[in-house]
Amino acid sequence: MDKVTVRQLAADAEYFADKEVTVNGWIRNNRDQKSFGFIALNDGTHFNTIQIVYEKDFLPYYEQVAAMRVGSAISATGKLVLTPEARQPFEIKASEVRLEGDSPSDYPIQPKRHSREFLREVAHLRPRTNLFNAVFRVRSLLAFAIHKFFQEKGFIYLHSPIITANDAEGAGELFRVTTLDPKESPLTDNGSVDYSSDFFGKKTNLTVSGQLEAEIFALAFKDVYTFGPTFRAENSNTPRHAAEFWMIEPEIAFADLNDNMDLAEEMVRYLINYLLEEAETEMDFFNQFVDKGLKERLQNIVGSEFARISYTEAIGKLKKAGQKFEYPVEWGKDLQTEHERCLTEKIYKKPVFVTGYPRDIKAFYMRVNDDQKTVAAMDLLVPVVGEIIGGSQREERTEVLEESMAHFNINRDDLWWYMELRKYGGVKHAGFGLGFERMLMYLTGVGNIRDVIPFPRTVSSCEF
RNA sequence: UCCUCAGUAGCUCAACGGCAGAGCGACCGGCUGUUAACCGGUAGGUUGCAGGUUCGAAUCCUGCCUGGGGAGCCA
Repeated sequence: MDKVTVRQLAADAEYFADKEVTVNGWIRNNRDQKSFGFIALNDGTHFNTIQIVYEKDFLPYYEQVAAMRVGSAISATGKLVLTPEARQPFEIKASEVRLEGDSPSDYPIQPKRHSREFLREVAHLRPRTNLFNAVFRVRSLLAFAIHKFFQEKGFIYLHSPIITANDAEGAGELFRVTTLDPKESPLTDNGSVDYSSDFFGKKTNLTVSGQLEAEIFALAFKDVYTFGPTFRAENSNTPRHAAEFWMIEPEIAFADLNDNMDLAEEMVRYLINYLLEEAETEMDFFNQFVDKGLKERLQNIVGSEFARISYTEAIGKLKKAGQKFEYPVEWGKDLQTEHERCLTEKIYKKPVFVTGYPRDIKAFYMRVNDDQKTVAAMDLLVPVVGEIIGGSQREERTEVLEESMAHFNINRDDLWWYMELRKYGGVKHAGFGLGFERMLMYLTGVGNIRDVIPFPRTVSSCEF
């Protein structure tokens, strides 16, 4: 009696046909009748459950099996029978069913529909549901696909630091990292906290981006990427924001904004293809129960070029769109969510790169265009989710960078090493940040970031 | 942080100033192939918390807490 997984059985049912096998898993549903019953068992290795058929004539302890409850862990042994005419391709005729771990009748995950909100409160049990089984398997596959994509292209994977002392980037509110006692922190003469006696001898925080470090490596390895956790202490209360999320940040040297967009587009297309191939069962499930048009939309994307327009063009198109906006469309102001949705969902109906934003609404490190008013920035906007990628060509000209830093009130002494990158063999380079969870939302159709993170951390919420 | 909606049985909701209900789930029973089965029955409640108005509050008012959605910030 070989221990097998449902994944193994699904991969080669013919081979296992009529052989005795043992599977271990958790009961999703148990229906008994007078002299036989059916257990739907999920062993975690496959989205689908396997049906265990048990009969009174073969099991002296039939009533005990019939009484096994949803959520219980069991071990079932029996002959694998191919059932091509039934809804499931095969099932197990049980010769033995052993209870490994009981589950009382107050088990919260019952065979019925549950709301996402409720399941968030039982995040320790929700991985045992169809939706979260699919989401987290796809999450794992997507992470792998990202590494595969970049590794195949020869990119170096950089572990950028999680704890950092630079807060010069202005990408958001920071989580402080300290070993000082909050009640008895040492103070300086002017009454502020004296960080020189803190663990690192200076003020430190959790990273909001690995970009600046990625630039260092890009100017040594040419093509690099980071993929790690990122922390923002923003008081954001939306379905698209979390305090802890994962980000992918490629950085490429000897490259400009167009190379950057080419890379982003190739990557998105690669990831979609990968999931459509490697997670067919899960993608079908999302398409059927989460977002009806998902697969068609993704397949369209694979087959068509992304739109690429300048910010200035976008403003023009929006003005001519004939749609009433709550916030007026005006050159110089950032695009509002409603504007982005109009572009992706109404005008283009596909992902759109918007480039050349006004300098004042973007970051200091972005390369200033010849018009002096705009920078070589690019955002990739997708329907529903909105911005999933933000990137730019970096300012490689020392004088211009210094001027920008002054303009944005950034202390260049803190970023002395960043300046030296320009001084020693500086070259044009570019990169972008991809929100891993936002990509996951886009690819699964799941509308809330809290449902694609195993244990989400959001404002006033850090359970599990 | 702002705006908005909601909180009633394990879950999803109804009752909207006058006896707290349904569906699903659970439990018990029935059913010879079920597919989140089907049929019959049983149990299950401090109506988020604190105060107020009223003869009477799940229902109206105030505050707080929690959750959803929208906006901003962004990925």
